[in-house]
Formats: sequence, C-alpha cells, structure tokens
Amino acid sequence: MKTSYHHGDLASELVREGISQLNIGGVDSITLRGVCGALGVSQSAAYHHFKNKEALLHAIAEQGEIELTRRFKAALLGNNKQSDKAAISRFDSLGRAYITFAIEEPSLFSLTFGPMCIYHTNQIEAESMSMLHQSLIELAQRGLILPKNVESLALLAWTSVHGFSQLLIGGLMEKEMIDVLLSSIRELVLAKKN
Amino acid sequence: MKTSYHHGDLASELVREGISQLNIGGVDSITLRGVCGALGVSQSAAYHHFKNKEALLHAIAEQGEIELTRRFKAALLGNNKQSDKAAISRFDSLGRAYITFAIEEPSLFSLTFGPMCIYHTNQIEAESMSMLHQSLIELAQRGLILPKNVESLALLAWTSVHGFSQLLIGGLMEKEMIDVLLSSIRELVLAKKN
DNA sequence: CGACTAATCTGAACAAAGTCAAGATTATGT
DNA sequence: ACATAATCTTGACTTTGTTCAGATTAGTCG
Repeated sequence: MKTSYHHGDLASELVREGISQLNIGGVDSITLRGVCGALGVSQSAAYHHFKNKEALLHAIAEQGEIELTRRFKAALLGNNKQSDKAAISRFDSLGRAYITFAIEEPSLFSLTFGPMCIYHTNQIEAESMSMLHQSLIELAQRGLILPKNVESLALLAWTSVHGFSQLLIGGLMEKEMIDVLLSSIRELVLAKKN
Repeated sequence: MKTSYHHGDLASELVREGISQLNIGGVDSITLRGVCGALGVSQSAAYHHFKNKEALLHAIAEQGEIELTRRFKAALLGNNKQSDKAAISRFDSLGRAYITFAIEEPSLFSLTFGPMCIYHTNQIEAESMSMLHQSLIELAQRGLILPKNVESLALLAWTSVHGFSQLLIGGLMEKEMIDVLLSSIRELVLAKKN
C-alpha cells in the first residue's frame, strides 16, 4: 500500500476505507486506529487530515450525500421520454432510488442523515433535493398536479420516502411495502389534478 | 442516594438516569460509569442488571416507545366528540404528538427508532401504531375515506410524519413546516373520499 | 543546486470507558 | 439460623481517542 513515508492522498483514502468499514460493521465498528491500520499507516496519522474522529465521520457523511445524488442521476438515465407516463415514472424512480440507497448502504444512509448532517454544506443536499423538486415541476407543467402544490407535495414525498427508509433500516418496516408506499404517493399526488 | 449496600431498584434507576443524561448530552454522552456514578453506585454495578451497555440503551429505547404511547393517549384526551371534524382533529393530533416527541426529546426519539429498535418487543410499538390505525378506521367509518385505503394511508401517514421528525432532528427541516405537512396529509387523505 | 520552511508521518504516552473476575455484603427461603 | 443466591465493590485489563515531541519528506526560494 504505502510506498513512501508520505502517503500521497491519505485524506481521501481514509474516507474510502472508512466507508468500507462502515458498510461491513456499521458505524460503531469504525475506529480511527483501525482505519489507519488498514491503510498501513500509523495510529495517529489521521490527525493531520481531520481534526478528530467526528470530522472523519462528517466527511464520510458528505460522501453519502454525493452517493445519493449519483443514484438519483443514474435513476433518471434512459428514462427521458416526453410523456405523462414517463414523467410519472421519473418521479417514481427517484423515490425508489432513495429507498434503494437506504437498503443497500444502510449505515452510510444513517450516517448521512443522522446527527452528522447538521454540519453539512447544504450544497450537495440541495442538488438531490432540487432533482425531486424538478420532477414535481415537470408534473405540474404537464397539468398532472397544480403548480401551487409543488412545494407541499415535495415535502410529503421527501418525508414519507425518508421515513420509510429509516423505518426499514430499523426493522420496523417490511421491504415489500415499498411498492405500496410508492403507488400510494403516486396515486395521491395525481389525485390532486382536479 | 444509596442508603444500604443493596440499592433496591437499581435497574429502573439506571434507565431513568440514563434517559436524563441522554436528554442532556445526547447518546454519546451516556457512559456506564457515569450513570452508575450519578446513582452513587460503583462503576460496574450495572452489569448485575444489564448484560452490557447496549442492553441498557435497549431498555432506554423501550422507554421511548412507552413515552410515545403516553403522548398519543394524552393527545386524544379531551377530544372525544363524535363528529367528522373531531375525528379529523384526532388524526391530526397523533401526527402532531409524534413530531412533538421528536422535538422535545430528540435523543430519546432517535434512540427509540434507531438501531436499537431491531430488538424491540413489538408489543408496545404495536400499541401506538394501533392507535393511528384506529384513527383511520374511524375516518373510514364516517365515510371520509375508503375502508380499503386504511392500510396504505396509515403507511403514508406514519412514514411521512416519521421522516419529517427525523429530518427535523437532523436540521434538514424547519420546525415551521409541521403545519404544511400535517395539512398536506389531511388534505390528501380526505381527497380520497370520492 | 542547496537550504529553509511547512507538511506529513511515527512512536510513545495518557485518559476515558467497556468489561470481567474475585471477593465482600446483603437478602431470601427453608 | 443457616445456606444459597443476588447484589455490590474493588481492581485490573483492553480498546480507543487524543496529544506531543521528534523524524522524514515535499515544496519553495535564493
């Protein structure tokens, strides 16, 4: 791993290794010493790149936001037809991508939206949220929902999908309910047309 | 505090003191040694009542569920008129109580619905959830919603209110949005009448 | 190219905290 | 009253976060 005394790009490798250990053993399994050790670097090397353990966790949490945005973009790829049905499908895909993120990387998801997110530079978060917003605006432009309801529907969609994800991770929700939830949201959203 | 060698009811006092420290400094501020010390008992006394720290946190998390149920019951007190308006108001009150719990005791809320809840005896949880369910059944009996939609509306209501609470705690949501959310839910739920 | 400064890494150490084992003390039941 | 079980204490060990002094390397400036 380490070829020279100076590592090169230890900061980002600490984050990468941290995410790896996070996905394996959960947040509590992350130890500064363990992450440093896995990179073949001394126990206290991390302190030259992060103020303390919390700062590293914060950096990892930021990666979670980036990952969510990446998944949002991937969810919209190959689904850019100009039709009502496609627009609704895009809205659906965002919700499904959100929940899939929570299922596939529960610890990262929890960290991203956990206590660490207070410190977030709301820039990245703003990106994924604006995609949801944009999706609802598209529905409004097609006359599927009322423009004045875009805000409140975005709120409802975000909170319900987020809550579902959280409850799923906590074991209080069955994975199979995802389709019930998404079709419920879709149905209710579109019922506002009249 | 301690009058005799044997404490009397150390188990429940450990939980009580734990909740106290939880509300003051958050989950990370809870230490077995600290909780024992605050009760004037030795550092390792807790091990005769809980297998380890996680077991104590689990017990605290269970208290959170009990507290939520308590708040649910309190929210319905003095609001038992037999009218459509009152029934809707009851449904509203449950959502507001849920979020108020998250606002007033964020750390306890997080712990209750966090990683600890996997181990819960779903009995208590079932109680608060059945109250939400019951509230929706009441709306159905009054013809305000379709009986076949009770399940999916309960899912939507729970997830959205839970997600809102979580995002609120994480600082990603403004407290003022609570009325927007609740009126949104109410509006959408009642729109299903036709 | 050489030297100086800043950045980076190591090793040793300390303190806090979870955990356990051996023994002391008290409660309980027969 | 005595034996057994439950409860509590003391002391120790281990892991982990954190700091600090010193070693090593990178980068810059003359």
